[in-house]
Amino acid sequence: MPLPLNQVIEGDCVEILNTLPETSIDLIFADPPYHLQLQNELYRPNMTKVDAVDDDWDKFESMQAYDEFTRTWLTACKRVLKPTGTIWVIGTYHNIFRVGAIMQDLGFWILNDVIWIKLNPMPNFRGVRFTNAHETLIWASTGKDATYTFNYYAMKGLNDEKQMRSDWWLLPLATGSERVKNENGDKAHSTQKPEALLYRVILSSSNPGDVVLDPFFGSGTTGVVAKRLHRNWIGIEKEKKYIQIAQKRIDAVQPEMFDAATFDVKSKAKSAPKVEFSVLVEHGYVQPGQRLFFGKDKTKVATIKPDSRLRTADGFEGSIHQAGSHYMNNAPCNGWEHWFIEVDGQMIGLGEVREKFRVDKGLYNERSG
Amino acid sequence: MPLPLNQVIEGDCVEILNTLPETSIDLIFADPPYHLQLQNELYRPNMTKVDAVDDDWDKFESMQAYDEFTRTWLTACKRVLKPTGTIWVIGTYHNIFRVGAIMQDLGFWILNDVIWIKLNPMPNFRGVRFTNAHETLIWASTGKDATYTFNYYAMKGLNDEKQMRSDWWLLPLATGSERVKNENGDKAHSTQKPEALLYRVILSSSNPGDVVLDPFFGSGTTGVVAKRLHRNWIGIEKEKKYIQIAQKRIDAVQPEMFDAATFDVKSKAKSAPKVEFSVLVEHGYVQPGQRLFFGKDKTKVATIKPDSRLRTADGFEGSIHQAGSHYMNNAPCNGWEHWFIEVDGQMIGLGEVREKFRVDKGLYNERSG
DNA sequence: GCACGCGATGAATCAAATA
DNA sequence: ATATTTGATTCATCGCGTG
Repeated sequence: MPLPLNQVIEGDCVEILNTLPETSIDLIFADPPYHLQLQNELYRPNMTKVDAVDDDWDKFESMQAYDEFTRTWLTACKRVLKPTGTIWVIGTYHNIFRVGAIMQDLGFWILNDVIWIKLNPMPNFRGVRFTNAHETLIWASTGKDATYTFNYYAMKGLNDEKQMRSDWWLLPLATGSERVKNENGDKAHSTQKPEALLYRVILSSSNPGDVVLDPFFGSGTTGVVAKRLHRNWIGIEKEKKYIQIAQKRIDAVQPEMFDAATFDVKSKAKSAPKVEFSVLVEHGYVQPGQRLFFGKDKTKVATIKPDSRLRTADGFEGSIHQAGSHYMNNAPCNGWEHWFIEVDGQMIGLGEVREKFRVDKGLYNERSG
Repeated sequence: MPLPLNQVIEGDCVEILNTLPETSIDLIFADPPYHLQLQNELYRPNMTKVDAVDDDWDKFESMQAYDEFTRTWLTACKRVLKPTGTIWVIGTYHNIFRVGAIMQDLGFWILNDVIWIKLNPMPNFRGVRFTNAHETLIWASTGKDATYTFNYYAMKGLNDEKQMRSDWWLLPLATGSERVKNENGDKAHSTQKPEALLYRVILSSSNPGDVVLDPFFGSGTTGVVAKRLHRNWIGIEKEKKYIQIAQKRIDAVQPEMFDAATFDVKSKAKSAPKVEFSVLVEHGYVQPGQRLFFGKDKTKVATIKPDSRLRTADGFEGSIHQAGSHYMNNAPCNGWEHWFIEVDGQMIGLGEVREKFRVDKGLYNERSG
């Protein structure tokens, strides 16, 4: 059977994959169900309801069933991959550890795990965990000594002529005009991926004319970007409604038209790190419980809390600037200039401590600017 | 056996862990080996040691052995953890997927995966992959519905009054003066973790006086930071040379004096005196029969009953929280923030009314602390 | 036309203390 | 262990309506 290029195939991904010739695909991008296991409804503090992922395709009877599902589709993927091919799989902590372990068990050789860091993630409304602000991608070759495609210079070019790193800061989530909507304005697919993400994936690990396959095609972002980058693509999708959406998006692509915004990727490491007071606390340059003096006369004091806030003698708590302002009848105050620590009888300003930190850590040397 | 607090115990972590009393530890930080050459450190599930192995293991066998090792020490950790305890494990793509999957298999409930992003990672010299610029930490509770410690407010303080996210930019690696060196200038331990990393781990998920255990103590960063933050600590380490290094580092720590108010990071600065809704009714700040609006849109209303319960338009009766919850499909609801009274055309929240009551009655003046 | 304010929303395993 | 009570909690961005 010849490869059914540049089309969406309707059906179960394992069944379809097994009809394709083996060792025929150059690159696979897979965005499988994450098996989120959400318990209850969640409301924002402003009482609006969170539109969570509750689709049937994300429900599994057990973790074991999810493992079995994962092993099956990864095995089918491995069969169709060329020996020189690679595979990307994206997930979150709900599923990515199982996916990664099974990939290793199947003989895939992990080349990188890449962190997609989100600029505007949904906050943790209840304040009970850290804001879940990233997703993880695993990039793997077909085996330990397999050769593979990695467009090093292209990636370097995307990153201001420095090596592309494993932490990817992408422009905002797939929202706004990029997000495909239904006629009633709802999102058409609950987990649409941003084109900028697929852009890096496809550009880094395939060449023009290669065949890119996506076994969980969904709203078709993989096809959109593949077409734009002059790759062939194959999408597999179970649900008709998604296929229609994807086909419409892909048909609208004019490959010669490039959208500059898509290429605009930020590297966080570019800008020199700003040293906050909390950094000095975390690194032990000042200590929780230590006394600070406001001015050198020692009449006004505060202690450093573990969270880097100051606690004044009269019980006020806040940042070094707020606490200083508190002692100045709420006049604006630069805490770096007005708070002092005492070392061997000497009064040393916080600004001086920060300066020592910068020198010690070589923050001046490494930065070209 | 009483807990051997604030000391390094020499020996194999599984053997030592199994001598400690069960459910006695509040927090575990584990930095396990992630190289797979573990021939001399491997254990079977029955805790027997694996004999020395041939040096030509195939991949499957060594991965299997690593899994067994991982399952064994994680099981020993779970036994000693209090039900309210949590565990952090750090790793890279070589091992973290196996670690995470096994943690889930053992019943740990993952709360977050946290990405430690390095500002000065080692480049990929050959240009064949993305620069590996991060490590992954998994934070998990003992089970799905376990309660646990998370010092939300403290983390918010460390992050410029915004929620702490799952991507941690720590400045910079353990280099310079922090890095422990041998007399010949070599680094004393190959995987020394920065104190700033442990600072966030320990501060976020434990309280002063808690017991923090590190089964792979190494150069003792966990002990250094735990001591600084007035936590008790237990280190387990196999190699004498590391124990000496660690002990020396920890002995050099002079923690500031413990002051309960300073080290209390759980509650917000000003603990406002508690005023129940019934008090407002009794004092006439709101009146029986008065209409309340749920949100500002005036579509959902209730009236105040003489017993300070609310009666909604559809006949439900209960506290301000229950009545709010009733209008939100039984989702949790803080009535103080969501119910409003109308005064001269202005919508005023109940929380604001309560605040006025507190000020009027001078409830803040009486507080000393 | 442009500035500004307001509302909506994103793969989310989202409460804790007391009786 | 289970039921009840109390009350803690949001960030960045986009689109749209208004002045």
